[in-house]
Amino acid sequence: MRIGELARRTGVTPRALRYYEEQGLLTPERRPSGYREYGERDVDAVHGIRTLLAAGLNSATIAEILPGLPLPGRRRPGPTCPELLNGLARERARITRQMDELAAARALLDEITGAEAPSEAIRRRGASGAPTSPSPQSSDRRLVRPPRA
Amino acid sequence: MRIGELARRTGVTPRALRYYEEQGLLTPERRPSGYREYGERDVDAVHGIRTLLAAGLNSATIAEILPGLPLPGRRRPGPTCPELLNGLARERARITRQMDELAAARALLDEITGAEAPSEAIRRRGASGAPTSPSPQSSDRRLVRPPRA
DNA sequence: CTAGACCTTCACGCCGACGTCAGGGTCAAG
DNA sequence: CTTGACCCTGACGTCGGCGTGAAGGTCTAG
Repeated sequence: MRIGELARRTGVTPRALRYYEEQGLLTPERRPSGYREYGERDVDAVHGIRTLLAAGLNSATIAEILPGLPLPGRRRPGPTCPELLNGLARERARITRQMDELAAARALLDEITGAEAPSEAIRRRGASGAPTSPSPQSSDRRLVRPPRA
Repeated sequence: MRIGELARRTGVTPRALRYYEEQGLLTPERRPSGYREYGERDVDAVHGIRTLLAAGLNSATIAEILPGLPLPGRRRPGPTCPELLNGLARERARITRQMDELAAARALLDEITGAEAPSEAIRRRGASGAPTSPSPQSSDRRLVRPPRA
């Protein structure tokens, strides 16, 4: 398909798609006329790109991990590069921190609007320090903890 | 206290603190010399500002809701302005969406690195569409739903 | 009195993911 | 052939939360 169709099917502007190519995130074929020709897999790829961009990863980082992205249900190609995995772990940690910050901000908004958290939330905050929210427990539900960076 | 001390106590640069004032987020007193003089409450205010900024609210929005922020444990001054509450509800929704996006991105990273979610996660993803993750349940644990915007 | 730490107000720089022209090809339908 | 929808490659603009000087007052210890 050409860029316009991919744009419609992904909800991303053609400009953005060209930008992704410029950044090495997509590498469409070219027709003799110079027109870009995209495949079906690019639809999934674009969705993945948008997801990661929305999470705050920059295009350079995404470019590194995209080769493992297509994910049409195939086996993991293996532990990829070791230092890459390290970087991914940091990104993951970053995302988790960001989720916690968002949760804190949301709780703050709820406090302002008077809409307290689920039922048991008549608690006061200490003058300063930890928010003392109802079990502020990290948003990371994962069991296996990453190696101490 | 002067700007330097507030900066040290909050971990925010003096430049940022001046910027906050410029944006109407802080309104410190002034000494005859022109030096800014901050109060204790400004420490909490700055923390609140940083929390909200980190959640993606812009300074203009924060400026609107900050009057209700100091939160030294005092009673809610009331439902504030009605259209303001509406805006806050939208911000809250935005934050919740952002949390969901982060969760999706994190799951994607886990998929790439091979680290699947808690135990039961040998599921495949459909060719396209919903991620079919283990109960992707919205990050919003609140009981009372906001009015249908 | 003087050094030096701290403060003041401009005012330009930055970054990243695009938006938005400008100027010009491609291509299928009529 | 012409129209109109689509595509191409530059290349500059944007936006927000500051960073980073520059040029100059303030204040306190010695």
